[in-house]
Amino acid sequence: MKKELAKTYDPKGIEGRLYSKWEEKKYFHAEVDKNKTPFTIVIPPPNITGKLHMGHALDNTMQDILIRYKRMQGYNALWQPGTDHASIATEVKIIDALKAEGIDKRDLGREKFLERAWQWKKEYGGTIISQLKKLGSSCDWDRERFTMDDGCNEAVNEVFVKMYNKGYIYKGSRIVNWCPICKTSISDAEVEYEEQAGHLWHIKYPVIDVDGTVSKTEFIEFATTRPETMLGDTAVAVNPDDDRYKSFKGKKVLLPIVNRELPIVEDSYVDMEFGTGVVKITPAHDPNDFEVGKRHNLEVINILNDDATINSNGGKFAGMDRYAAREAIVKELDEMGLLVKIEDYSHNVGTHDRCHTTVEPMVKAQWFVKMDELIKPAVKAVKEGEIKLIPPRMEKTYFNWTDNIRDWCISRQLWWGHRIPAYYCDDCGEVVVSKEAPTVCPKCGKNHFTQDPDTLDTWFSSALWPFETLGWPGETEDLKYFFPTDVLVTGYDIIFFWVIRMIFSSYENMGTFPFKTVLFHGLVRDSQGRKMSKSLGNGIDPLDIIENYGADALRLTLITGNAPGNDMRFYNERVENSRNFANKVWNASRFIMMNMEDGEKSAIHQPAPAGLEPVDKWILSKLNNTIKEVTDNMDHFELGIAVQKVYDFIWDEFCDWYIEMVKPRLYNSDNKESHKAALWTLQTVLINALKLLHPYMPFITEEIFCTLQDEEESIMVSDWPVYKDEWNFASDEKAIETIKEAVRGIRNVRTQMNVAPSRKAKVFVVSDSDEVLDIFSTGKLFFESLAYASESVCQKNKDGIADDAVSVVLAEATVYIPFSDLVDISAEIERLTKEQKKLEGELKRSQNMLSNEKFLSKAPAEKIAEEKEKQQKYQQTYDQITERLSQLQK
RNA sequence: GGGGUCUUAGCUCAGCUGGGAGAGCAUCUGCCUUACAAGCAGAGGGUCACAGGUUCGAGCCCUGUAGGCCCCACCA
Repeated sequence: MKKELAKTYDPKGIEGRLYSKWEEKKYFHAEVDKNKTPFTIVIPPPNITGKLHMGHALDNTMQDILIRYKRMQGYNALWQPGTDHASIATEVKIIDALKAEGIDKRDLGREKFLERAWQWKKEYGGTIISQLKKLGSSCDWDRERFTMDDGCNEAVNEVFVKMYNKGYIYKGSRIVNWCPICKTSISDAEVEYEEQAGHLWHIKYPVIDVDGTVSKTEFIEFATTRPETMLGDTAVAVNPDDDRYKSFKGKKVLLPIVNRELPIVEDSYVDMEFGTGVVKITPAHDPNDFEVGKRHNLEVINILNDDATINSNGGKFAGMDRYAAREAIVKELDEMGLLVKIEDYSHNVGTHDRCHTTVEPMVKAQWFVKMDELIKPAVKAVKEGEIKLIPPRMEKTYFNWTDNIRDWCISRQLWWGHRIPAYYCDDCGEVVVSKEAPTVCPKCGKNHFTQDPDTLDTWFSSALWPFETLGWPGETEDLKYFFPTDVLVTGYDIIFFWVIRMIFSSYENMGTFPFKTVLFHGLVRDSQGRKMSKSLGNGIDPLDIIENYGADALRLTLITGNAPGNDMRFYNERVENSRNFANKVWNASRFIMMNMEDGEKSAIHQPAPAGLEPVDKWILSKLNNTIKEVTDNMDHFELGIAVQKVYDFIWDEFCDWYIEMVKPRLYNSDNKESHKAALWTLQTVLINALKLLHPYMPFITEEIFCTLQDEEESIMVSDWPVYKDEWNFASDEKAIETIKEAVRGIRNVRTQMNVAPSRKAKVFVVSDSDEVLDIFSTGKLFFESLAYASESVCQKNKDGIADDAVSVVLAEATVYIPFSDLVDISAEIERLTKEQKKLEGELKRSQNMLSNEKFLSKAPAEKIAEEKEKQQKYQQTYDQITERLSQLQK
């Protein structure tokens, strides 16, 4: 039966079937094999709450390209998949679901809540995985992990206990960012600053004289953006160098409403230039004030509950929301005559990156990771190139963070997550940190303990991802073999959250780097360059694109023209172009198969037939160079450049030229040798091109590959093409390029002269070189099939050519097309003069260079040779045009 | 305040270690040529933001200027 493909490419009918086949055949699965070199990528684990978005699509397309490429190259390629528990994001989802049922989290209790959460994970956690499969991701699903599975849990406990014992993890009362909606502390990295229009309230506090009387005339004035925090004021501060306030030294002020006496302290933190040069100090609710408070031994008065309502320290304002209290306090100060003025003021406000609630700095007992020592090897690794960041400019962002690193707040007041392995003795309060719950208190000998209720920051477990997924803390064979991993592919937006933390965690726990290279990509934006977001409603769903255009088209769109670390815009016209390319590949393949005999298998496993013609050698040589360049680009992670070369090779060279050039040989089976050689070359080039394309467009290449070979064997486990010396046909390549140039010239002239394609014409090629004439006589056929020639004649002189024939002037030869009835000699002269002028410019540039002593003495020899060759070609063409012009002008 | 980055054809972007400016889309012209009209052939369109500098040679390296974007810090 003749192999057949449908007339247009229909991805829907193919993708699901092929993916199932790959999974059944276990092509994605990797096992330890000492005879092969491993190549490992760990997936950035998507949140179980997640739905595939364009960022995932790009991230995973890049990983899949690298993995498929290396797998074909014979590496033992492992793409380790899994998902992240995403503590806050998931907990919020569960809480919302409960709320819909009228259930409050706290009423349900921790245990029941966690049951619900696991149930939810079971039900919806797999969504993102099935979506990744639609994209074609060749992850080893047998190894799928979850950041809260038993193994990861063990890893987290191991690290926590170890780092606690080394003093790297500690518990302390410090000022942290508090989210009043999520009711948990968050790390600095999770705070997003937003510019908000607010006010600057100018307030004055009465001064208390040394004798203790409250002055009626003397006030100290300052400005604040958060007047309600006055309830927690424990001082006002001025700069020690500020002469304006010298007389206030040693005095106090009376905090209105609260009636607390506050010292006036001197601290260089105060900027004399800003406002009145006075700052109210609220150590419990401002990070800077907290530091000032420490320096001056000030009392820390927390005035807020966890939901940001005022607590009992706020006296009559207790129970009010922070903003309601703000209004009430301002009103009361105004009534007391202590409100000086209100100014509009726009400033940056810290918000929680998950819920965008304004965070409230609060002093809380939390767990921290001490960073100063831990970060050192992570800095060194990048500085010394042990870990390479692509693009290299990301190093600056990296160091910007490491150089200003602060301790990492890792405890969260959430239930969904890794519970902190710290236990408090109910009797004496002793803290015991251990993997297992302790039975006897080492201090008092009693045996009742309560575990710390808090859980760990999600990123604490994902920081261990590259090694915990391979079996750590077990000393597994997988770990020894696949770790350290090779490449991490991720967006630059999580360099602080994740990349840095993985690096220092790996040095600390594994004693080595987690990956050799980090390949960063940018954000996928909408057609107007805006970030895709739910609130804007401008998100494009990758699954819709797959549905309408196919996964291959989506992948190609995401990777073409995309440079590492750069953002990109996504719009349908680009996808359409990708889809069109898929169709092009499809139809070229269909054409080749139509020309194969019934039941004939692809001949590529057979040696090259004897009858290879110059054009066959030309395309093989082109293919050979493409293989070399594409491989080199991919080795340097230049995926966008690599795929562009494959695209150009397939569309421009193979389809538009080679296929057109061999058609006559295919249609004419008289010359069996020639026919055979053409078909062999078509198949060979196609198969190799498909292989080059496979990492980018896995589905279509697989379908064609299998149909063409009439085999089940997959392209994804075939060998990556390598450069072959026997396909290096430099002279044939050059010859065909000359013919192409002539064909293009003829087409060009004909279009310019408005000659209908139906009107064929005789073509004369004139050259005084036998060699050149030889080239053109072997290419005679091409003038007929590609350049509308009725016949072509190669000769040394101009015998039989009308004087007014149209001419196409090349360096090696001149092509004449006699259209005596059409030719307007003056127009012809004009056309040639224009060309001549263009050449003059080139010639001049070339001659200037070659007559420049400094160029000749300093430029590399090959550049000089190259330039000389160019100059010679220009000169030849120029001379021929000059000659032709003089004939015409006679 | 510190750092990064961008400014290349009408639009969106490539341009890898400095050596004759590219792609896709859009525009114009001609073609339903038996793989593909989701196609074929041809054309037009760029002082590579601006000003200096290094170099035999700069879109690419250095300095400055203008404008855009991003990250970090967070002066109440």
